[in-house]
Amino acid sequence: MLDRNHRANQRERGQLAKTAFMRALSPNALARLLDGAHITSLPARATIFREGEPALAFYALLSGYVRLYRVSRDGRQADIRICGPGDIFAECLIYGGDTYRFHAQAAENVSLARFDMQDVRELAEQDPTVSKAIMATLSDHLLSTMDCVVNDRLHTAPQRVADYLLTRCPSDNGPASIRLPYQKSLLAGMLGLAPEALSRAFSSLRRTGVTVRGRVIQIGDVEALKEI
Amino acid sequence: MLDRNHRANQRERGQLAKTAFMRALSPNALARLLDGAHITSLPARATIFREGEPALAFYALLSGYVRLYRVSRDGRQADIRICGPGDIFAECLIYGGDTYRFHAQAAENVSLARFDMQDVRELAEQDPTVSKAIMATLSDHLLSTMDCVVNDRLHTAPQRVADYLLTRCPSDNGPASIRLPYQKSLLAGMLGLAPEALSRAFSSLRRTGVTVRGRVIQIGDVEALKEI
DNA sequence: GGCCCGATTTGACGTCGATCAAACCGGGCC
DNA sequence: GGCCCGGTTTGATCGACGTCAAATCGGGCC
Repeated sequence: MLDRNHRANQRERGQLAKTAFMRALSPNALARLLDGAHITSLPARATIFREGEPALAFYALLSGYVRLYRVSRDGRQADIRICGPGDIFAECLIYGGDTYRFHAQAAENVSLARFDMQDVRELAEQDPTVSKAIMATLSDHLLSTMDCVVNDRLHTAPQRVADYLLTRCPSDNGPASIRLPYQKSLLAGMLGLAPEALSRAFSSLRRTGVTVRGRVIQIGDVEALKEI
Repeated sequence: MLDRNHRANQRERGQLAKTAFMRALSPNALARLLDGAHITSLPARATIFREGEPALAFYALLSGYVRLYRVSRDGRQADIRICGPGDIFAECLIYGGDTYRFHAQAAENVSLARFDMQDVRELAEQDPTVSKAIMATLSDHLLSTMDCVVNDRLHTAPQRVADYLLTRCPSDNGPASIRLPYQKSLLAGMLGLAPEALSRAFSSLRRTGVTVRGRVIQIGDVEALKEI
């Protein structure tokens, strides 16, 4: 694959304009933001940035998944967030400090848009729809990170998995089927589990009517899952 | 104690103006914000708001400590954040939803200022120093909540306690002494531990030169703590 | 359709921290 | 200074999850 690194073309601009972050921007702000976007493709496992590097840009994900994580002194890793298509990340540094506070790594082939923080700071200064979008995104991330803390502290592995399945479940009751959009090891990291623990959690959910075959998960009875 | 609930007087306005959130506001925005502040005193253990209630206001803490927490179906509680004097909380709902997502409870006698969300939304619309302050506060809370997730996932109880002590340690090396500003059970909740586990963590730090007497903690050698 | 390699599962084990109960302490009060 | 009570510590036990190693699976590729 050739190394792509270019300004956003029409298709990419359209894709970006539909994200939660940009949907509510004024036409003028949106255009200026997109004019500054740089598109890059990266292969699986590529590093996007490292903890401690100067934070010059934040990113929007067009396709693929990205892992935000930190590494302990003894080399163990803990995921902070998994980003999917349409997500933006490292936006907490627009007004939150000048170095990245975690590593960002492509979990698979990804395509992403890069935005200069300083440019966006100036844009936010001039256009309130930009600051509103930033505030909404920050609030959203803060709330879901709080959820993450509570989940870790309150729920066991099977409960966290059941929770996860319920949040992606289209229907409210009866049987359902879900296809994981990524590897199970990535899901394990999201839930703060070792891959083995995720596997065991799935197998303990068998008695509740959950069947796993590869990336496809069958739920016998959604109501029953809520009881876990 | 008589139930106080009044508009901010001169002393309280001065106190609020010094908080991280309000320090950088334009004089006009600051004045308008303070004009809308309502001061309340509450006794220890009082509920400030409950999860699920309509989120009409956010708060700034003048004195005392406040616990933000959620309760699981079986009644166990998990703290999300402990707020101290000068902190603001529930600001994530200014642009993040219309019901509170957790409970807020006074951990001891507190005095706090209440701000109407809708008023502040309008203020932010008109004055960019307000939205900047909100973004900075949200970023800050997001980053520290991410730290919390990582700490929970990567560190053992003694490591979390050592971390905590180091963040409040005035000096970088040699001996030091710290007085906890609140009960140990509150600290335990902050760190995601049962009180018993905190106690055991302290006693396991004795071999690293940490001595505990009531709320006073003596650190023999700060450098040594960093090695934990 | 079969092969192959990396991802996942399973098994065995150790450690950490939650829980319950009982002993202890310290700080506010008289 | 002594008393009391809520907060803290200690002890014993247990369940949950991490880790390492080995077996197995599944999905992409020819």
